[in-house]
Amino acid sequence: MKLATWNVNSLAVRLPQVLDWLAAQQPDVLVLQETKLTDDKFPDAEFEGAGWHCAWFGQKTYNGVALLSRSAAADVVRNIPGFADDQARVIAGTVGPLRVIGAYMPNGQAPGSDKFAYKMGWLDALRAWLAIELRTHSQLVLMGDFNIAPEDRDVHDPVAWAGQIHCTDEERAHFRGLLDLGLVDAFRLFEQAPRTWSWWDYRNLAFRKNQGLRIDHILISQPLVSGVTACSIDKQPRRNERPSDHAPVVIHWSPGAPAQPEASST
DNA sequence: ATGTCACCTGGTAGGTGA
Repeated sequence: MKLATWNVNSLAVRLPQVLDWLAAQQPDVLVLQETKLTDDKFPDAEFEGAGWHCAWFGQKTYNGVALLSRSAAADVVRNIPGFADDQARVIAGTVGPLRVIGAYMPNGQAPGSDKFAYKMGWLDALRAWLAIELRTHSQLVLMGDFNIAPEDRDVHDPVAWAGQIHCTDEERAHFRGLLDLGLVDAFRLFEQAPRTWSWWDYRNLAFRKNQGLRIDHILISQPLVSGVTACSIDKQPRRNERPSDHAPVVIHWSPGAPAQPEASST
């Protein structure tokens, strides 16, 4: 199976690019963030016409998430159960053997701000919910825009970004808290080119200068690790005309081959 | 260079969020 996550920064603007990317890449699952569409405006007909099942959860102007899949998702959940949130940030569903959670985690704006406090509370709630989800879904994928650069090697200029939003110790502790649940950063299972990012600011010619952050992630539960054959960031859509500021992250996974009968020697 | 983009309200711009 091939799964991917992409913050599209307005699906109204990026729909043609998403349809093109789906057609070219043929993933089994794609989760989207920042659709910025109310539910009545979601372009489900366009996706379904191209052969994709959709589940979506949006709001006006900001946020908004979606789960696209070749086979329909079951047991769809919108936002974190039991966590009162007026922002549309999570969509989860079961696709084949996998529990898939797509998330648009809060940006946090700046340390010390109200939005930063919201981000911390949101991440607490996410972790508590994931602990419960993992009890019933051993094969789980959490992917999306985390708005956290986990380590200095995920930052183009760690000195300039030290203590800044996406790079604070508090945010990084939350990221490690997710790993402590038994989740694994799939990107780091493989050797990667240095200075590989998933987001580049629109300003300052950041993409041309490759000044970015790795803040979009795919975390997988332990039982999936042995079946992962690749995880990469697809920079190509960032080269489009009118691109999103984020690039998709892609993972390939297949269930382990059944154990072979032991060949008898002697 | 606070240098871009998307969306809103209420406009032929300014504010917010990222």
